[in-house]
Amino acid sequence: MGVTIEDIAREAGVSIATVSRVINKTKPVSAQLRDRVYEVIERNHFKPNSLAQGLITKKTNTIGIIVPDISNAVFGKLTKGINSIFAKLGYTVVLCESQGRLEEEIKLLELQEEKQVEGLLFAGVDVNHTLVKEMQKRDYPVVLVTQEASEDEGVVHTVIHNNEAAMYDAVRFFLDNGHRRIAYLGGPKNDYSSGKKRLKGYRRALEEEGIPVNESYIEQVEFSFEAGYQGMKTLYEENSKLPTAVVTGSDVIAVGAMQYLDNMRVRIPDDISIMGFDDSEFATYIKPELSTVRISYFDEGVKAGRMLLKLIREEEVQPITEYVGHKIIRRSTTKSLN
Amino acid sequence: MGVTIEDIAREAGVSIATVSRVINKTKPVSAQLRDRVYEVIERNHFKPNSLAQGLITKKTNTIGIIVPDISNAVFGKLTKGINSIFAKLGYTVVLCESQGRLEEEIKLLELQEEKQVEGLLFAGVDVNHTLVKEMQKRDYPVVLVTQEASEDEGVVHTVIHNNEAAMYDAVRFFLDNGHRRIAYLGGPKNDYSSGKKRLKGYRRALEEEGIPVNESYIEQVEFSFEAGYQGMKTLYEENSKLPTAVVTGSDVIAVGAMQYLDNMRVRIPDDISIMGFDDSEFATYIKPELSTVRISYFDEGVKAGRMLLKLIREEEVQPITEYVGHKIIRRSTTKSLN
DNA sequence: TTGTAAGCGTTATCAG
DNA sequence: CTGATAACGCTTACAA
Repeated sequence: MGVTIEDIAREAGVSIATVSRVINKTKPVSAQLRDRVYEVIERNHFKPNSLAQGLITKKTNTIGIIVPDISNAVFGKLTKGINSIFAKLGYTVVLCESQGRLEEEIKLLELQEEKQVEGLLFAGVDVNHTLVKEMQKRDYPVVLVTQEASEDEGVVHTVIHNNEAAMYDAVRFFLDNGHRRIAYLGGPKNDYSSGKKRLKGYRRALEEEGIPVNESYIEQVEFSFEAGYQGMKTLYEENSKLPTAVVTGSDVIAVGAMQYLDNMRVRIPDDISIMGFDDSEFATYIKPELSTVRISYFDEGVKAGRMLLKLIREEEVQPITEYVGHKIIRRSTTKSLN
Repeated sequence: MGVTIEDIAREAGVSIATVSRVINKTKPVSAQLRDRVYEVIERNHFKPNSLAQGLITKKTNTIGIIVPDISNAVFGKLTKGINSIFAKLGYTVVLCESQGRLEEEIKLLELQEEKQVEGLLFAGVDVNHTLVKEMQKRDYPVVLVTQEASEDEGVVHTVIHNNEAAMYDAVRFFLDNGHRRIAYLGGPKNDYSSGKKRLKGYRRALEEEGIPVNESYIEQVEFSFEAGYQGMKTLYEENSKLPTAVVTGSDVIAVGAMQYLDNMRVRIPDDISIMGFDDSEFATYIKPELSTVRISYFDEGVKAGRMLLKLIREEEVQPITEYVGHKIIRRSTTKSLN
């Protein structure tokens, strides 16, 4: 245990410089010495200490990822996408969870700096001015993913799906299918990208169609089954005229809403159509199968990973926002009124 | 960028040793110098390089995790559980995905060693003799989680749910509810813990009850919806006398099986009862709600994390296997025949 | 209480 | 092609 380059050098009867050269193939070494060194390395299971390597080369082959919660399927897929890019390049990932708490996010941003990551993927929740400043203060490039900066548009590298357009398209889908009374059961207000932006898309679609936005058709809740259930309950109880369609902020919210409607003997999609968001694993497991706005978080991770890589290699300069696509998936919870 | 302890020392007019002391509070420093140093540190956003720290102290505050696939909910929850233990202690997690491939697992075991992790949590797939040897070769302690060694029982630290007992209990549940014809639609044969062990529990329960095991009631498939669907199809087509109950290897398999039965107009649970495994998020989203064997992978991560921590602190010596509990959750896919 | 200096395990720069 | 030796940024005896 703890065999070092010096041990190898001594045992092989060469200098540590030579050992280093055979490890890194950085300079020619005679076949004879090379083989001898390799043999000793094998026999002792020698592995170079990457701390020492990183200290001198300034290259750690490490990137960081900060997500609110790794057990959330969205971030699981995202992380997998990111890792798919870096793993094959020999990079390793330092994973941290922030619980979506600002102070924690800042602390982790600093912690990752101490770990000398070469770059960082950051899935924030509300990326306000404070956070943007913190990101810029760092020694390493960071790309924001899954969220965009709420107060400083375009100053920080971002990879995200177009939330406004996605929700716009969802509403547009219902409009095209003859719906006029469309309710919004979306994510929380304090979530800039997945809350505010989507609501904006909802409003825009309605306004473009000349349909006045009915504020009591708007319910903003947490991303959970229970919140979806309660939100639908509010929508149901507080509107004498029910909507014919509901767009939601996530499949989990949608399924909670469906549960409530089922309890109330409201039929889906005959009485009310429901549109989910994300296209979660279970979307096709439930009955009726859930129509939804598909977002590929894996692809988002891949794209963000590629962007970070460019930044690490200094191939990119301007802060830029890149979008990953979305797609309306029609299944069985939506019905045409035409 | 790249401000070092030396820069701070110079600017504060003290020695680097003093700076080190105020950072680590390792030895008393006069209030005057302390404040001066702090001020300079703040102003320059100085963060100690943890590579250099780790190199000299032999303490990296880093642990490794190897899982087959981080987007799989099981490993997401597991990782979250592990991280919940280490994050608050200032430890950081190096996450790697093996795709469940042996060569990759070995490669990552070595890679983590180079990164100087203090310990590792390993979620293998088939932990055979080769892999156990590799684990033991490492400089750091490793605990196996989610799986047990298939060829070397008890030689390596392990945290796992008792797969055999869990499946035994699932079958026992059906037996107690008057079922006699119970089929097994479980995971793949090459998965020691989640495949072989569970099948063993199935057989034991039946044998104890004096019920001869009907081999055509046994189907071993991948952990996927499609495989569950196909497996159920085989069970259905190749048995003139259908089972009254089916125990499955995962909720996903169960839901695939239910889909097939639904297509065949077989009613659940009136014609056939189904028992899932895991208690996935969607178990209560589907209709009827899925009865299942609940495993808390979060708790498993917590327990494994605690064990690794003990090993890192050298408070433990003997390789030991610890089990996390399981629980049969009765919902609506199971019916009593009594 | 403070500073000096010797490492930690590598790579990189020079000579040879 | 090979070997000393000086970094890398930090901690920690050992002195003062």
